[in-house]
Amino acid sequence: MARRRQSVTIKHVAADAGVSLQTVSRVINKEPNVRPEMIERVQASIAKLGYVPSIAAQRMGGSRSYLILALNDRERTIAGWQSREGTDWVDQMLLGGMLTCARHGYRMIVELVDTHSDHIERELLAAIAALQPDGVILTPPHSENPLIIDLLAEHRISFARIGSVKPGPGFALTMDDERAARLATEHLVGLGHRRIGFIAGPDDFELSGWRVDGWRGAMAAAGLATDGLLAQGDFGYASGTAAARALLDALDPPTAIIASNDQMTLATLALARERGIEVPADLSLISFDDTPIVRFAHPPLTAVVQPIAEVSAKAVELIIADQAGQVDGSQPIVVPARVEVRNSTTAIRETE
Amino acid sequence: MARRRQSVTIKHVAADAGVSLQTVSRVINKEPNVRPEMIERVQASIAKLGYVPSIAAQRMGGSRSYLILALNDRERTIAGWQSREGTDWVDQMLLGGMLTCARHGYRMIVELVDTHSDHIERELLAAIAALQPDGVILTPPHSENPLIIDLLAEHRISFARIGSVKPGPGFALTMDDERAARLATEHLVGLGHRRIGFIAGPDDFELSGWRVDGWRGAMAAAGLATDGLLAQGDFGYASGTAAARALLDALDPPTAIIASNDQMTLATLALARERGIEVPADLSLISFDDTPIVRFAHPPLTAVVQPIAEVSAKAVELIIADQAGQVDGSQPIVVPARVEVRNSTTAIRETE
DNA sequence: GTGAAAGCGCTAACAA
DNA sequence: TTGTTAGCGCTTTCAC
Repeated sequence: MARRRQSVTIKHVAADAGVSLQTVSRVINKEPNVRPEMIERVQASIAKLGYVPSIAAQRMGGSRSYLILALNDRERTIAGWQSREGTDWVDQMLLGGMLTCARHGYRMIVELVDTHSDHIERELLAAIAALQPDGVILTPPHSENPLIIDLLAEHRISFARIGSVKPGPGFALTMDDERAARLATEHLVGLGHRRIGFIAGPDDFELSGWRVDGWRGAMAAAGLATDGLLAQGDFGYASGTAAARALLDALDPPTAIIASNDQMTLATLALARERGIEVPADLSLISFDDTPIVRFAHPPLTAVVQPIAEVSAKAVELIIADQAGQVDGSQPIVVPARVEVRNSTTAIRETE
Repeated sequence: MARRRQSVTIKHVAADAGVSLQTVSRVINKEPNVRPEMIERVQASIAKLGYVPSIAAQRMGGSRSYLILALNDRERTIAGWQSREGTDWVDQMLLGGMLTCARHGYRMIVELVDTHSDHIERELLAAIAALQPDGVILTPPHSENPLIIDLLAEHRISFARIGSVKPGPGFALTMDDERAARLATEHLVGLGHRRIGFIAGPDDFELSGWRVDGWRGAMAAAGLATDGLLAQGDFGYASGTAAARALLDALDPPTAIIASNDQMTLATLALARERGIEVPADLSLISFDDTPIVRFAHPPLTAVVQPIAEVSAKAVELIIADQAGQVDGSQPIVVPARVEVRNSTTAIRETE
C-alpha cells in the first residue's frame, strides 16, 4: 500500500483563499476574531476544494480527537449478539449516540471491555492512549465503577454515566428506573391487582435496587403488602424461570408480575403457559425493557420502554458541550422511561 | 479542557530501553533488522511503562490509521433501529467485524451514508479525508455500487464487498444466496411440496436475483414448474402482505412459501393466520435471514441463517492482510448460509 | 543492525 | 484581526 497523504490540506485552502493557515484553522474551529468576509472567503475555498480536516492531524495539533468511546461490557454484549435474541441496547445506543456524534463531526467507537476482570484498568488505559478520545460513555453495570470513574477523572476525560444518579465526576444520566417501576405497578394496581409480584435484577446493577424501590413505593402507596412477592434473578432466562416458579408456587400467588428485564419476563410467560396459566387472563405481565422479542411475543407484552437512544444522544451532547466550556454536571439528567401498554396486562378477574 | 498529551510516548520507551526512537518503532511494527535481544529489551520497556502507540500519531507519521469503516445505508439502518423489530445486521456485523478488528489493534467505525442520494461521493470523500481509514467494508445494497467502488479504488483504499461475487477492485464476499435458496427449496421438496412459492426482494439488491435463481434451479431439478409462484416485494412488511396475497389468491395456491427476508415472511405468516391457513399444517414457511423475531415467532420459523458475523470477520481479515502484502482477491470468498429447520415447515398433507 | 534527520497536517502560543 | 513559529508522536527516508 502506498503511503497515503491527505489530498487537500489546510495549506491548500490557505493558499487558495490567500490567507494564513491559522485563519483557516480559526474558521474551521469557529474561533472568534475573524472578520466575516474572511470567514466567507475561507469557507468558499473549503467548499471549492472539498476540504475536510484530518482528525488525526487535529488530534496531533493538540486539540480534540473527535472520538467518543462507548464502553460496554464485553461478555454481556457478545452474549447478546451471539444469542440473537434481540437485545437491542447497542443498536439503540448507536441510534442516539452515533447519530448525535455525526451531527457534530464526531465519531463514536464502541469498545468492549472485560469490566469484571482485574485488567479493566490496563484495557481502558490502552484505549485512551491509542485513541485519546474526547469523551467516554459508561453503560450499566459499569456506570458507577469507581475504578473506571477515577481513571477517567484523573485523565481529565469528560464522561457520561448512563444509569446513574450519583453526583461526582462525569455526567449522570438516568431513565428514572424507580419511577418507571412505580408507573408499571400503578398500572397494575389500576387494573385491580392487589398481589403484584416483582422479579428483581442482580445486585451489581444499581438500577435493580431502584426498580424494587419503585415497586415497593407504589405498593405501599396503594396500601398493599409485598411479603412473599419479591424474587430475584440475574437477568438470565433460567433465573427468570426460577424466580417465577418461586412466586407462582406460593400459597397465595400473585395475579400480576413485573420482571426486571425481557428474558426474565419471557421465562415467566413460558412457565405460565406450561402451567396452563393464561396471560393476561390469569396473570398480567410487564417486562422491564422493550426489546423486539417482547413486542413480538404472544401476547405482545406490556413493557417499560427505556429511552436508550435519547439518553445516549444526551450523553454525547453533554460530552461535546463539555469540550468547550464547563457544563454543569451537578444534577443527573433524567430522561424518563414510560410504560407501553400491550396485551399482557388486563383487569383482574372479578370472580376471584 | 486542558491540552491533552500522551503520557508515555515512544521517546520515553526509547530512553528507558536506551535505544533510538527508530528501534522502538521497528519493534512496534515488527519490522526486520532488529536483534532479538534489542526486541526483548524494548518490549520490556514497553510493558514496564505501559506504552501504547497513539493511533493519530501513527497515522500522521504516514502509516496506517488502524481504522476500518463499515459503510451502511443510512435510511435502512436507522429505520431498522427505530422500528425496534430486531434487525440485527449491524449487531452481527459488529460481532464479527469489531471483534476481529480489536484482535489486530484496529477499530471499526460504523458510518451511515445516504447511499441513494447524489451526495454519496461527497459523504464518502469526507469520511475518508477525516478518518483516513485503512479499509472500508461495503454492505448490500451498496456492495456493487460503481460510484463507491471507483472512488475507493482510486484512493487506493482496501475494501470488501459483502454480498457480491463480481471480480474487480475490492474483495468480494458472498454467503452464496443462490445455494441457500436452493437448500431451502430442496428442504421443502423433500417434505413433498410441489407448489413452492417464492417472494423475491427488490431488484436494487443483487442478491434478490440470486435467491430467485436458486429457487428456480431447485424447482427445475425436481421437475417442478414455477409459473405463478413468484412474487416480488421490497423487503417491507406491507409488500410482503401484497406478495403473499398474490400467491395465495391463485387458483392453485402454493403449499409452501419462501420469502426473501424476515419482514415479508412475517407478513405472510400474518396473512395466513388471518385467513385461517395454519402454519405449518396448511402452509410451510421459510424465512430468508434469521432475525430475533423469526426465532421467536409462533411457530418459530424455519430460516436461512446468514453468517453475517463470519463474513464480516473475514472481510476485516482480508483488509488487514492487504495492508501488508498483496492479497489475492480474484476469487470471491464464500461463507455459505445454512437452513435452520424449526416449526414452520412440515410434510405436505397426504389428503390433498 | 542502528541512529539522526525531516516531515505528516494541524493547533497553541506568541508576535505583529 | 491576522500571521509566524514551534511543536504534537510517530514513521519514513537516508546515513552510518
